[in-house]
Amino acid sequence: MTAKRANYHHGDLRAGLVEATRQLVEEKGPDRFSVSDACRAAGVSTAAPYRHFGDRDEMLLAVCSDGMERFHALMTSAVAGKPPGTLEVIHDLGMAYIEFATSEPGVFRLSFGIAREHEKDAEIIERGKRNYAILLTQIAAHYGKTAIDEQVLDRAFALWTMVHGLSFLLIDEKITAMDLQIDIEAVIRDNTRRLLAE
Amino acid sequence: MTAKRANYHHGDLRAGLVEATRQLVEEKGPDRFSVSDACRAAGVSTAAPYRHFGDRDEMLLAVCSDGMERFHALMTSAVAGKPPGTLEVIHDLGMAYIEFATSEPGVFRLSFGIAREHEKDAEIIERGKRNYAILLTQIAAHYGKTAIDEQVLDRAFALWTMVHGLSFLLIDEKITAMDLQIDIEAVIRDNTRRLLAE
DNA sequence: TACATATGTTAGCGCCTCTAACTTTGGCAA
DNA sequence: TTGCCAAAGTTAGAGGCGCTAACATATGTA
Repeated sequence: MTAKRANYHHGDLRAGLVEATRQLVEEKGPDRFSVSDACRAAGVSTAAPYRHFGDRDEMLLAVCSDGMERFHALMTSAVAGKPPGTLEVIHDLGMAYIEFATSEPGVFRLSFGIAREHEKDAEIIERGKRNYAILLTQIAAHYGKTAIDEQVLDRAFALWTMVHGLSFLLIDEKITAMDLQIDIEAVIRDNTRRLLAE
Repeated sequence: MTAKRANYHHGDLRAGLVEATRQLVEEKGPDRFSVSDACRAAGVSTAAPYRHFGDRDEMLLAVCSDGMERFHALMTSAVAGKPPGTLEVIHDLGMAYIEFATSEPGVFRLSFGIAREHEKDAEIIERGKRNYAILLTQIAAHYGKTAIDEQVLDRAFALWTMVHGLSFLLIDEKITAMDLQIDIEAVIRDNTRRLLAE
């Protein structure tokens, strides 16, 4: 798999390593990932990454940040061109969450799971808040409000816990392990309705 | 920390290693844990564990299995002596889940998170099902049923996703990272009521 | 009491992360 | 155009880890 390279310099090794890391994180999981593997994939020596990243964790952080950008695009397109605040669009936001979690479980774990130092990274937090704001806006619209009040915050958080939990149960294969038959769309639809009711 | 030992033989090294592993998993997280660290804590050579465990993962599996036993005790005592099926007892079950997750986040991650080969371990699966059965029983009672029908399965699963998601948001510090003010008891109480309604 | 077995040790292989010191190269100033 | 500097590669190696093979010691049973 070691990509041979004509030039001494790579061109854009940083991006190459982020992509290699992303792939490996999906293949082996965030903990099984090794810097050496990423180097082999990118066709450079094992010392090369340290010109671009402080350490292994910083490589994962870059993949995480990258992933949150893709997730933002997913959420944005989930609400695009739809009447705001409807149960349908809120359902679609939930499905976008699940979609991201199941299509990129490794990156999802990095972005929404394990609290490394990620939580202290300003960029990551900002992206998280921006993504959450999309949900808050839709919930406010659902109740015909313009401001984010207590009810909006509460219900948004309830929906978040639900899709977050469902995502992890799915990617950790708890559902199959427990022999449960789950219709994801139905779960999200029914529980969204119940959590927003009254 | 290296516990010196008078005898050549340890006495009960297996248990000693499980306990050392559990502690390290809490201190450093399941991925940062190292067999060497556990050996130092138990005061044995780094080759000793392999008389009791096949590999590193098996040590973690033992900690996981152990943890599920404690979790079972927690759930059992949460329902003990209370009228079955009430919102209160179901709320208490949810709180027990959160309690376990937040008091033993490392073990919680092992038991309810990352799908290693754990999902294929018969004992782990059996303990998981036994714990889930406690919830199913209470939900059935809530609806005045004796059998576990579709509605019971659906609502139990909804509650599971909720407390599971809340647990991860808590231990991964997403709530503080997003500057949210959450009253855990209230979240569980309100959402339990909503998810069980109608 | 002797010995088989369980359970420990030491030595060491191969892999990993990360650093120090060296090399190549592209871009810019003279 | 050329010469030099900084950026971005390389090799070598220290120190740690997981795990195995070979050896050592204690324990329980014939």
